[in-house]
Amino acid sequence: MRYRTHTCGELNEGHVGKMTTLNGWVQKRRDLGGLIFLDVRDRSGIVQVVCNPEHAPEATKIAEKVRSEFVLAIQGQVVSRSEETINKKMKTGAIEIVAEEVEIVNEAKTPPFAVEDDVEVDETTRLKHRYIDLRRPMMQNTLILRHQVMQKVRSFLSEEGFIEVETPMLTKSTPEGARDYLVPSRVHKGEFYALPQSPQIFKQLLMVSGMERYFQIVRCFRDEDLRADRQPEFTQIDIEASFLEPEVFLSMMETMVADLCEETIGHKVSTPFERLTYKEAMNRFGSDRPDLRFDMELVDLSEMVKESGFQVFASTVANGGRVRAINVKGQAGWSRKQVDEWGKIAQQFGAKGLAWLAVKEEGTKGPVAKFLGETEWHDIMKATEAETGDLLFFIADQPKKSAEVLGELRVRLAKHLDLIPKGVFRFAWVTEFPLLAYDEEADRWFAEHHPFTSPMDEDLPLLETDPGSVRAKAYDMVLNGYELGGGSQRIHRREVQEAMFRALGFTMEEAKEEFGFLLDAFEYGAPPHGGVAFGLDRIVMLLAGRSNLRDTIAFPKTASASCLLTDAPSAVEENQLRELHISLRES
RNA sequence: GGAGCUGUGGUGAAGUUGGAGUUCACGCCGGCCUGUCACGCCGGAGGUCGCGGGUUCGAGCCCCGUCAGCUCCGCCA
Repeated sequence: MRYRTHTCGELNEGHVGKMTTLNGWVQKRRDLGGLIFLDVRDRSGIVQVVCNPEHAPEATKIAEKVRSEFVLAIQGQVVSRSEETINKKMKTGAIEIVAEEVEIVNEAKTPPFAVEDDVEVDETTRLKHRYIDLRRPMMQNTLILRHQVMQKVRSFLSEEGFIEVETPMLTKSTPEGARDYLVPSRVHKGEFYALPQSPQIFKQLLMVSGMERYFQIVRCFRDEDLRADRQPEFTQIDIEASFLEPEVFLSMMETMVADLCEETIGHKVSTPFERLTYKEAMNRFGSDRPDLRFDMELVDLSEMVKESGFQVFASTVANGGRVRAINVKGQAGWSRKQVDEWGKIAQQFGAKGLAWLAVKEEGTKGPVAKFLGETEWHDIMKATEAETGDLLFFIADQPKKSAEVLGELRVRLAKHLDLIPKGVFRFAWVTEFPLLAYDEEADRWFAEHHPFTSPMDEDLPLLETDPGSVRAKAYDMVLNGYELGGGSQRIHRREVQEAMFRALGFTMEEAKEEFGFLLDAFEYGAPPHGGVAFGLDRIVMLLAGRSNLRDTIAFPKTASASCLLTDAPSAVEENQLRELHISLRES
C-alpha cells in the first residue's frame, strides 16, 4: 500500500492541482450508479473523494466494494469543486480528490453504531466497542485536549523549575483515607502492596531530599464507589515546592490554570482568582466547592426566628442549630406535588424536612405561614429579598447540615430551572479549611486533609483547647461547583507536628508506628514546603464541557468498576492464586 | 449497602385494557441511478422483547427474583 502524503482535514484550496495520497477510514459511500463519492476520515477530518468510471475505471470498480469503516489508501489529484457543488458545512468542502487509485487496505465489519458525534448509543455498547467509540471526532478531540493540557502543564512547571519525578505504584497501605487497591506479594507470603491513592508521602520525602520543586502527572487509585465525576483510577497533577511563599505558590497555580484555559480552549480567565474562606463558602453557598455561576445564596435566618411560633425553627436554634433559607425566584406557583418532590430530595441529603413559603399576591402560602408573626415575616422577606411570586425553602438543622442540604438544593434547583449560564468559568480558591473533623463513631478527631497539614499560626493555641475551630493552611481550587484540586502548606516543625498528633490522640511513638518513615525523614532537616494536587480528568472534563469523567478517559470503568472492553476484573487460575498464597473465602 | 431510571432485529425508538414478534426511523443486503454530501428510487433479510420464575386459556405488557448500564445517597477529598 501507499502511505499518506497529506491528512484528510488539512486539504484546502491551496492544494488544488497537487497529487495526494490519503489514508483513512470510509465515513460514507455514496454510489450514484456511475460516480461514487467516498467521504474519507482520518484524525484530522473528512474529505470527499470522487471516483469517476470514465476517468479511473479500476479505482471506481474497487470503490464499489467499499463499505463503511474500510481502511483505504487513495491516490488522486486535489481539485476545486464547481460553485454549485461546494459544501459549506464541511471544512474541506471547497475541494475534493479525484481518485486515480483506490486500495482497500483492510475491510471492516459493519460497526455496531455509526462513527458520528451526534449518534445516541447506549453507553454499554460504546464501552464494549470503545475503539470504535474513540473514532468519533468528539472523543478524539477530548483526548487531544487532554494531551494538550498535559503538555501545557509539563512545560509551564518545567519552566518554573519543577522536576517531574516518578513515585512507586506498588507501595504501602495506609490506614487513613480511602480504601486501598491491594496487590498481593508473591515473595512475601500474606503481605500486600497498595496502589497509591496519591503520592502524598513520596512528594514530601522528595522535599526532604532537596528536590525543591517536584511535579508528576500520575495515576492514582481509590477503591470507593463511582460517580459521574469519580473513577477508581484517575490522574493527578501532583505538585510540591519548598522555600516558596504560599501566596506566590497559589498565584503560580492560578497562572498555570488560567494559561491552560486560554491556550487550549481559548477562554480568557482573569487572575487573581476569587477567594472565599471555607466558612464563607459554607454560609453563602452551603458547599466547600461552590458553584459561583449563579446567585440564590443561602440566608441565615436563625436570629430572626429563634423565638418563632414555629417550634421546629425555635427549638433548632435553641439547640445550637441554624435555620437557613434560599429564595427560589418566581416559583411561587409550584404545585404541592412539585414542592413535595424537593422535600424528598432534601430528605435524601439527610434533612429532617423542608419548610416552604410561597409569596403570592393573595398572601403567603405554606405550612409555616400561619406560625410567623408580622415582624418575623417582614424580616424574612427583607433578608431573602423575597418578592411576590417567589418561593422560599427553609432547612432547620445543625449548622453544617442545614448549609449542606440547602447547598445541594441550590445546585439542583439551578440545574432544574436552567439558571446556570453556559460557557462561564468561575474559578475560586476556598481557603482556611478546618484542620480537624470529629468522628462520632470513633469518638476522636481526624485530620480533614492529612496529619501533616499545617494549622494556621494564629490558631495554634486552640489545638489544645478547641481543636474543632482550628483552621488549616489548606486550600482548594474550585470551578463551577467542582473541586479541581486541593493542597496545603505542610508542617515542618517538630513541635507543631507533636501538637497535631496530640490533638489526634497519638503519642509521638504511636505516630511513628503509623506514619514512620515520613516522621523519621522530617528529623533530618525538612524544609518548609507545601503543594497541591489537581484532578486532571476533571479539568479536562470541564474544559471540554462534558459532565462525565468517562468521556475524558480512553478506557474508563463503569459504575460498578468493571471494564466492558476487557471484561476486567475477572477470575484467575487456581495456580495464580496458589503462588500468591491466596485462598478465596466463601463470604 | 440503599434508592430511582433504563433494558424490544445491528442502532435509536413506539408498542393501546393482557389477545399472532406488530410498527417507525437509521443501518445492513440486492437491484437501478454520473454531482452526491441526511443522495434518491425499488425490493429484501434480520428478534431468546436482558435473564429466571410466577399469575393467566393466553405475558413485551401484571407479580416476584436476578443481571447489566446510567444517575444519586452512603462511601470518597
